[in-house]
Amino acid sequence: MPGEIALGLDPVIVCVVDAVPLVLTVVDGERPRLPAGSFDPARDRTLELAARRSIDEQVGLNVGYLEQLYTFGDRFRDPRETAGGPRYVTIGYLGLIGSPALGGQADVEWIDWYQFFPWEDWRRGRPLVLDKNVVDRVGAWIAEGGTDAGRRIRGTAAFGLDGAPWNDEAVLERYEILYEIGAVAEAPVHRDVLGRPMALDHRRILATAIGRVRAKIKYRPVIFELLPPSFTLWQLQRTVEALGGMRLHKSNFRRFVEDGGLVVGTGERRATSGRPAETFRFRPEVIAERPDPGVGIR
Amino acid sequence: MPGEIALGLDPVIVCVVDAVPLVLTVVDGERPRLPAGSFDPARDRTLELAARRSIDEQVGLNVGYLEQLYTFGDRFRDPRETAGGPRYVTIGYLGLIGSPALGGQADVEWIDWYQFFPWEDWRRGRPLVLDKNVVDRVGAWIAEGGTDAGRRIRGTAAFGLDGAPWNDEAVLERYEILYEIGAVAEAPVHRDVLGRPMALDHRRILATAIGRVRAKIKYRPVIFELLPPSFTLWQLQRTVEALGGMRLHKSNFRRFVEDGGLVVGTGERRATSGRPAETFRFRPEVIAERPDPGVGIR
DNA sequence: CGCCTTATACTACTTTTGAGCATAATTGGT
DNA sequence: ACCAATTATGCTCAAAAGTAGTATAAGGCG
Repeated sequence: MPGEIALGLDPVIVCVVDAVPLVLTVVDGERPRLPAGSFDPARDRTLELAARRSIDEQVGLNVGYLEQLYTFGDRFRDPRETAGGPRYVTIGYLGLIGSPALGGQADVEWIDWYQFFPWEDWRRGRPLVLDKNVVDRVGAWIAEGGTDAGRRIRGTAAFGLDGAPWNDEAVLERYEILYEIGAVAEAPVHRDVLGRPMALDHRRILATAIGRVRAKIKYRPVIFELLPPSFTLWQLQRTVEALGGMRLHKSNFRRFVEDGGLVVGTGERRATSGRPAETFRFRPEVIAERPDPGVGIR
Repeated sequence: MPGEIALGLDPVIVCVVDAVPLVLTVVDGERPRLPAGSFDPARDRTLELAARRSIDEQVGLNVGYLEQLYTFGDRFRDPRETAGGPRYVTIGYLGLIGSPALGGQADVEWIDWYQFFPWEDWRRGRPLVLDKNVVDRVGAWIAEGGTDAGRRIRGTAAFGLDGAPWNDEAVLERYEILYEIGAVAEAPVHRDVLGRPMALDHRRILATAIGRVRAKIKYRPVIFELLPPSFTLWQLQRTVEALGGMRLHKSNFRRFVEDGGLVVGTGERRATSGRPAETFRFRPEVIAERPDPGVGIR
């Protein structure tokens, strides 16, 4: 007779406002947490519907796009776990929403996700925290591994050491290495911690979400879930850059999305502080035309 | 007080023998099923460890590579579910293994996964079943949708209609459309069904696994989990082709993996029925050199 | 030896990507 | 009215990557 399971739902709800990627949190204690819910099989026919209802009940929000991320079930991942009690397993979800309108709960807050992962934002150049606090410690961790080639390759690839390229999608891998070397406050033993901590393993779930969304925008047109129906190309680019934490080449980005058939001009123009910009809308037919219709550009 | 949860584990264990992609099944009834286990929190510290132990106990197999796929929890996905009873939630896993050695259970069987998905194998040209049975029915389903542009784009993209390219990774999407139109035996209402059915929703889980592994080999070097430590380039290519269900251009494939630093020659040669081939081994350093070290080639 | 088979090398061409510069259309100040 | 600043948009060019072949090499076998 297997022990008891408590199945939770942990949604990472993302919105981008003025090139700042925001994640929806509940701040009712020391550390922000995700607006978690629990799955009651008597009420919901599917896990996704349960997640949607839980989000609606918790924060009064109707997310358009929602996808399952990963299921977390390590022992003691939730401090409520006791010797004879249930295991707290939780399913992470990624939700995307176009505007940060909320139901009005007091303790709900949108937070810039780079507060939790300052080393992930390369838009204003290489993050200072890397050379100040990360590179040396990862190097020490590699050296400490001695002949462990796996550890060397892992660390080098994750943090772009020795000239290795930075992989914007390896968010979880980096977080896990930092956890392993005690550089985040969630680790059982830690010092000189980086980034703002979250409750439980929620920063790990957020890392999973960021990695997923960074990968996904490159081959699925999910970026448009975060934008109004019509937008300028600069708005689109800034949103992509916000998620990816990197700058893109303007003309090449335009060429990619326009010639690639991802967007189509509306003919209307919008005032800027310079030449007015044409507005565009997503062109859904591209899904059937290209194998990977996303904004996959370096 | 939420209802009870029974948490299962459904591993899709894959092995490629002579260019045939095999999946490990239990055949003890009408329909093959995955070698499922159940998660007992009292015994296992993590979900992955539970999956590994379950696989070992069920089929006496030690998989090297194992990754979580997706968590399935729809109401009535498991026929054991009753009105007052628990919801049977299960976590799918993908396991890769180099050789089909087994512990010796009688009802365990390796089955060519294209028996379950005959429309996914394009190695000997376009699968006949597509034009015989699929294209018309998907077309009818689209027409039936009337002005529903979503359905048209979805069907066109998934099955490569109207000249759209075939996307080898959209295995689950195709299965789900076939389920929706009643072209698979697992659908509640069906006729003229395609492919061999599996128990419960196991064919859906297998579709998820095939899609995942087809995507994954393009950006992670997981293909080597399915090969011995040293292999010829033709062996490597045939294994990739088996998973992807498509043929690759031989010289270009060689150039890609060799010049790309994914493999390195051992200097040894192996007899073939023609000129002997050099053997190669995986070169792990590539992980730190290239952003997406996989066999991503058309 | 000549022929078959498979491995490996090389070439020509096309497409995509990366980086930079040029021009266009506004606003706001003088 | 004109100029400078600002942002949008268009264009070019070289490098890199991908596509599709053909040519040659090295074995086995009659």
